[in-house]
Amino acid sequence: MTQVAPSVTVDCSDCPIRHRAVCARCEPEELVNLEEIKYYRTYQSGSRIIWAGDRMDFVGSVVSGIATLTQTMEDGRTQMVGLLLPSDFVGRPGRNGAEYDVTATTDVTMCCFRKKPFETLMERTPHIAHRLLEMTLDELDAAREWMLLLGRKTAREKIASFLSIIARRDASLNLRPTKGALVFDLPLTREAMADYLGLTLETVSRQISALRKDGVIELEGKRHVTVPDFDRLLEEAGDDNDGGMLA
Amino acid sequence: MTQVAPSVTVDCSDCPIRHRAVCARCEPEELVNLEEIKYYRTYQSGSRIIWAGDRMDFVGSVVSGIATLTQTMEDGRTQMVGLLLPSDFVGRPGRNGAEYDVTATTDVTMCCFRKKPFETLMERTPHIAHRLLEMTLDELDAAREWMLLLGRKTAREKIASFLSIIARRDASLNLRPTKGALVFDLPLTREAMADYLGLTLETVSRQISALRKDGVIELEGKRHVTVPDFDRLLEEAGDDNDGGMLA
DNA sequence: CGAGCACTTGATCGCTTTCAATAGCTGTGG
DNA sequence: CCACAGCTATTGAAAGCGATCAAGTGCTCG
Repeated sequence: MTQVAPSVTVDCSDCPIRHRAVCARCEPEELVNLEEIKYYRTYQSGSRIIWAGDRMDFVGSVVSGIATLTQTMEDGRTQMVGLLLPSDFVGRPGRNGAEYDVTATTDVTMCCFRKKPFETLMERTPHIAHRLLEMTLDELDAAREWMLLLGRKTAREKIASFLSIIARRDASLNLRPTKGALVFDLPLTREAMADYLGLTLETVSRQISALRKDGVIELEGKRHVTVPDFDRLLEEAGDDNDGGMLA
Repeated sequence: MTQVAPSVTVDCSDCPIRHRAVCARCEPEELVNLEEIKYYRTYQSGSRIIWAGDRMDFVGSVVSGIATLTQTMEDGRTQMVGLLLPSDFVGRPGRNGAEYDVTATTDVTMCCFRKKPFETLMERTPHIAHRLLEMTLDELDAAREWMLLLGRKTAREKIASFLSIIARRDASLNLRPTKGALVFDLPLTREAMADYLGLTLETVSRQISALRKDGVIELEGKRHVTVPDFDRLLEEAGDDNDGGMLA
């Protein structure tokens, strides 16, 4: 199977995603109820966490690692429709079948809940339902931004947008000073980036090279990126960049 | 202003979207609370209901008519990110600013709630919060299907997909017998379809002509469509079509 | 050292866009 | 009633961008 090794169960109050995951709004006494039904599972990099069309018997949160949500057409064309980072929620309460493939792109640890108990718990714990609504609305916003990228941006803009998304996300997780150059690692292969952006892997490679030649980014190895001027990157991404800085 | 004429207030129990909108799960006594804070507004075809970036002072449901959610880049490229039909919800509780432009593409009647009272009512009415979560999850699924279309489908497949979406939606609203040929009207101009599909209006026009020449659809005027063979249309759309018919 | 994999780069192809002209329809005003 | 403006839609020709096909590089691991 895809499962690697049973992890040590962590106390919720020590959990690294305690304040961002679906349980973020829970009171200590509510956490106790979640503790009772939770269990950890780990997946190897590259393994499938969920198969589209399969029965879903659990929902859960990504605790560590990165996973992707993808859709595939009969002839093999695939489109990524979600990039799951620590604290992101997997699965849909109230539905039995999985709609998308979920794949671990690094080793992944999940905090899982059997679906039925989670659903009943959600019904008597508004803090969970409320947080899930909030997270789902955020995901919907992200999906709509993504739709603009897929429908209207050029290959170069797509790459620049992706880099800025990763950079921003990395900065918010690691709380590095955004002073000066941004530095981060690409969490995806060229092929996975292509599936994210609706491009081919060749075009991804070419546009990354082009941005490097033009001095928008610097590369060390294949994955390690330095952004000397973030505003320049945002310009390349075609995003509204006048974000109310001054009055 | 964009507002047309004050509509007569309708009793919730007589409302055409009573069982599909955000109030669908409410008990009669809960409806009373909604009645107290609701008001109707109507908008002329073509008028802007909400401007991206503006303060949102209300949320609400589309009662009749069709509206679009769009995003526009600085240079004018626009991408539709939502198509709002009767019963669809507009606005996001817990956020003050609007993220997208909302435009009426036909005359539209909205059932509105001032945001603050709605939020407090939602807190003590789990039926509303639960229904809103359900609707948001549905929208997220639709957005992800849309992302596959934008990222990976050809122009011809995009048109065929759009037609099948409209056909299906029309069938579910009007409850016509799906027996034999499907007949419906396109709710959007060629340009709006282009913004939906991430194409130019010329390409939309060309592909519609091509599908007509190939007998996949028949056209009467610019908007009235007949689909003689729905399975054929689904093939053209590139969608998984083997939807578990037999064992 | 060779196999396998991720990635890069080159050359060509073709689909969608762009630019442009035209048709059809509706409403307005002489 | 007809002419004309304005809008939506269609169609043609040419251009361009990203896909496809193909070769080669560099790295890791057995």
